[in-house]
Amino acid sequence: MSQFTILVVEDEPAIRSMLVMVLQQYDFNVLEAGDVTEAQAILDETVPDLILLDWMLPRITGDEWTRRLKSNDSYRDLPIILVTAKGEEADKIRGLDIGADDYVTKPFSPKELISRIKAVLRRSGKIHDLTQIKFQDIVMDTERHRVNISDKEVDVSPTEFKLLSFFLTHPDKVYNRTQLLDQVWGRNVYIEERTVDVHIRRLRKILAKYQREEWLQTVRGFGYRFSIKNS
Amino acid sequence: MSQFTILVVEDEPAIRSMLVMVLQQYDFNVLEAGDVTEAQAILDETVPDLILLDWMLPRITGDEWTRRLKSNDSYRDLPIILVTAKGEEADKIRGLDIGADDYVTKPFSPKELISRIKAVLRRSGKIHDLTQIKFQDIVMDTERHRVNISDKEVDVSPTEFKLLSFFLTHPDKVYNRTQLLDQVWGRNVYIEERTVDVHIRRLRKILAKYQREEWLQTVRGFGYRFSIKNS
DNA sequence: ATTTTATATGACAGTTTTGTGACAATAGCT
DNA sequence: AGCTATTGTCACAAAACTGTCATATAAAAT
Repeated sequence: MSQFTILVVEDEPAIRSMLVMVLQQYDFNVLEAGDVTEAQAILDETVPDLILLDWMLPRITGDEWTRRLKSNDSYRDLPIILVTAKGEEADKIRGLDIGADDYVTKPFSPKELISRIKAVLRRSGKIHDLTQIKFQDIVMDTERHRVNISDKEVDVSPTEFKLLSFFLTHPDKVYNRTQLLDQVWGRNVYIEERTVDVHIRRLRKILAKYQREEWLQTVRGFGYRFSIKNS
Repeated sequence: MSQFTILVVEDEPAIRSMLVMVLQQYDFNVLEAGDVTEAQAILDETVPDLILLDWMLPRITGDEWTRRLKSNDSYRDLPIILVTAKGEEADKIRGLDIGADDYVTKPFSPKELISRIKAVLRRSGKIHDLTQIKFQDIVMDTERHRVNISDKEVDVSPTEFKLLSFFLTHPDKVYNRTQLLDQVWGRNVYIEERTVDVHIRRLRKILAKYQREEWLQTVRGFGYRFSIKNS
């Protein structure tokens, strides 16, 4: 699952770190925000694959922010799961047309949380098949841990595997080095930005064997993009 | 039987632990869930070989869930055995076209339960011959605890036997050390992860005598995989 | 055309992961 | 009890992978 990034917006530190721990346990990349302002700042940087949002936040309630996000074109397709306290809130929310994609009620088990996340990701089309990632004639099977390019088995290292699967699941968009480090390596690693170049290079070398080199493009000044079309 | 995993969905703790005990007695791997939500969460994680489902569950009845599962492509072939209270329910169920593969009526003897499970597994094609596991020209006889590779008798230790039978019944997929410990050694043992390496090594040594070494593959950073090699 | 800035690339050394032999503890058997 | 096969662990070896640097190229800016 390491190709997915989740933004956790939760003001209560204890709960937040619990959430983060669970998500990391399941190999998600996690971004954290304590309030909506922080969350917005992160969104300007990196777009996650899903937001896990506490319904009760200081200053602005989760559903207000949800509404705002959902009315913004660039975030319309960003799935949001609301985290609500049990009981009375749940009922209100159920009735509200706030545009969230799902909600979980505290307390919940890690497994429940994960399965809802997977369900939402699947529903939103980010996961077609949990174990298979396809892009043109490149097929990655996360369960069997195999990469095939036009039906030929390709040998890749762990990092190359993660990087490629990230690109395949996030095609056409440009990512800068920081974003790639965050999403592929994880948020709390300190690694030289230029290291990304080297891994791009390595991936290109592999792709080149199958004449797919030009799919991994350099966007000078901005980063890299995986895409069949060239600008 | 250690190659089969059964998911038990039952809300009554006493009955559930009884079921679990019986199944473990007969060397099944058991997953437990107290309700449908938990069960769903488990399904997202691991797909069992069979579901043992209480017909009466809180919130949603077993047969409703059965219907839902059976209408989902990825679970259509997952056999389900309903556990029902005696008498009146059984008749209703018999008439219902709920898609379950069989049902047992409480109270039942362990032997009855096991034989129904075996019957369903056999019928669903998961077992051809309960005592035999075949993979290419490797044949394991679980009853006599014997292994043959291209008709030659092979001497293996108990652990090697379990490990090999696990791989033969779960080919192609990559398992990490923890998963292998869970599945082959059991869930609540505390054993060093690296011990798995050593057993892999021992198994490879045996396989090497028959030029089958390359079927047991290392997937660096992720675990091991049993698969006929393709380049 | 020259300078400046950004990216590509090869080499390499440190680190991480896996392979392997040895050994002592244990379990099973007679 | 005595014997043997098995098993978990460890220490070290081997291999694979990764991050960084230095240098080469390429693209913009002046």
